[in-house]
Amino acid sequence: MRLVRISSLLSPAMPMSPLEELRHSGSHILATAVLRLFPEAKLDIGPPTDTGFYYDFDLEHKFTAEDLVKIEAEMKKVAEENQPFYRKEVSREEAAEIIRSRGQELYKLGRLADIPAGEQISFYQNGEFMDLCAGTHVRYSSKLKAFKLLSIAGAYHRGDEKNKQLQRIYGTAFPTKEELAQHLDNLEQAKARDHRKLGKELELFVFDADDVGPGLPLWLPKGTVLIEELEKLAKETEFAAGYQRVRTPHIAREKLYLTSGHLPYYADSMFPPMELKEGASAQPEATGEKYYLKAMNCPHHHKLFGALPRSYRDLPLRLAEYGTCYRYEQSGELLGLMRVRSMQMNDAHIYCTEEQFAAEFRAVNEMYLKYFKIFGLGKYQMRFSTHDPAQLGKKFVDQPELWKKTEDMVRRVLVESGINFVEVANEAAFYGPKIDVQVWSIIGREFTIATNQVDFAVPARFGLEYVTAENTKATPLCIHRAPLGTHERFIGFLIEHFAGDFPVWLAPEQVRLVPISEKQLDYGRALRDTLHAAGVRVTLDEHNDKLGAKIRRGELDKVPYTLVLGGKEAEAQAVSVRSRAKGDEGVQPFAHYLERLKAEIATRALPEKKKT
RNA sequence: GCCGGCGUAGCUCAAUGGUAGAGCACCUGUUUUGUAAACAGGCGGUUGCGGGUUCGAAUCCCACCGCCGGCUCCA
Repeated sequence: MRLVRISSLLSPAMPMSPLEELRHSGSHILATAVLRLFPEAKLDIGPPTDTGFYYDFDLEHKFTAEDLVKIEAEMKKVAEENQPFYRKEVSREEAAEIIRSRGQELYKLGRLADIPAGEQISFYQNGEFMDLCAGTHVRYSSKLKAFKLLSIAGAYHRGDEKNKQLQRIYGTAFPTKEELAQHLDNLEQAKARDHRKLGKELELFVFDADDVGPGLPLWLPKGTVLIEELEKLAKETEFAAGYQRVRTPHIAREKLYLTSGHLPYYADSMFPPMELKEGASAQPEATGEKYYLKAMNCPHHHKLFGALPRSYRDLPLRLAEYGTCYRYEQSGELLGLMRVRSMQMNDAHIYCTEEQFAAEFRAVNEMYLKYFKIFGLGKYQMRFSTHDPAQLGKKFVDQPELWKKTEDMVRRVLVESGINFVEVANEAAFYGPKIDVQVWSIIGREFTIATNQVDFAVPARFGLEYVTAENTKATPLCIHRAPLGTHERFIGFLIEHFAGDFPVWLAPEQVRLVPISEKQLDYGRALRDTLHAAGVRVTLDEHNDKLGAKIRRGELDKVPYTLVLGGKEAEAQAVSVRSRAKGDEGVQPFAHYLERLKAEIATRALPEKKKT
């Protein structure tokens, strides 16, 4: 066995950043402490993460919140013991022997087997603890000064739900106590932006899991404004881009999804079928025919393409519909508006020739970027998902040449458009490659906010054809695209993105009129009627309260503009403008304010940075 | 779906086996208000649902439903 001091290492297998090293060592120190308190615990793995670290344990005893406190205290002791970390490079046989001697063969031997032949196998040791580990680590356990254990969670061994579920302890660590405190404070503040909390406070939507059902949001009037403004934007944008709107029912016969090929792939995430029983009184002719709630709009749209004879002159044909779809998501996966069971897709299907594909695909990507600019959305990641040849015929349709061809086309468009993207294998749709746009919710969870997919398989299954210029028949390619994803998720995301401080064009209530006393009520009513007639969403605060209380209500309701109306203003046909961004802006003529407001709405201006 | 935690008034939370309570919101009255909370009174709960233990259950036990933190999955 070769024993090396860390300081003398020239090139550890996978050098980590100093922060990753600290957190990685945090997870080893966590395991050290757990084994002291629960020697029978079996270890799996404990890597650093973007925000901290975790370690997975298999243990009969269920960790409790009190255990976390004790473990954290023990970790503190380990840190204070100032244990040096040692790296030991060993042979495969020696490694297995070490694992057995420590009674950790249950998971560690499997982890050892994962290490490819020829790669250096190493252990890291601190104090009495030793773990199979590529490294790297801090030099002394005392480096771990600012850390905190955060939560206990179940996690499947190797992330596979067929495997045993282990207990995962999450924690975080920072170089300094100040940074840790800042991080914990950020977590607290993130909770205030959580769309579930704001949705309730701002009266945007509700869930009634008992009577309506889990994952089925009910939109209150204020939330409905958000959806409809979003749709208005989408309709304008798509009209300009040559899309045509269509409408299709929410249900369809089983046959439609057998034709599309969705049922074998998606049956589990569809609501169970409605079955019309033979002899049922209302439907005497029914003979066990099944109807499904639609989980996607494409089969219906394919039917619309096929409904009329199509020529190459009709292409590209762009059919748009914000159709409501229903997916039976597993109960544990529901999350506010981000993951629901009824959703409106910002959907359209573009049927085109191979020659037209690049331009169409590119135009769709540009539409994404245009939307993201309007919303000031800067932090996202484009993910290009391709197929895995090993899964052909299982997860992906078995047409290897078409996969290659379309994936090459997509990659070329992305590169030519200069779009930054990451490529991930084995994540494509079953009918073709796709581009997803990933964003992160305020609580750090990753979501696909938009998607753009190529379909080279399903149009053929529907027998879709067009007549070419040479008077032959050809099958169109189909682009499925939803730049605003589903309106539920997009709005959930926007609520967090803006922290409820929506741009004026989106704000459910754009202007709040606040008379100082009863004496200005008539003036207030007149302004309200004028603004309303101008298409502005306005309310008049008629409560019998002091001005401060009314202002406060306006702030809490996150209304962009509060107009204070006193005697002077009524006299001069003026308003005292208080904006959410700048606070008290002083008195100005009402006509002047109205013009400014209309312009701000018409240009869909982003909110100005809020003063602190 | 799985592991763990939690379900009390519209909201935020008290009440650890002995009469369910507070603040805010809402309604009424007084006050007539100048840029983030005037004062007083009133309304409001079979403690998620169903069983069980007990003289007695919000509280203890069981099952179900839901929510939350993760895992898995996904727009």
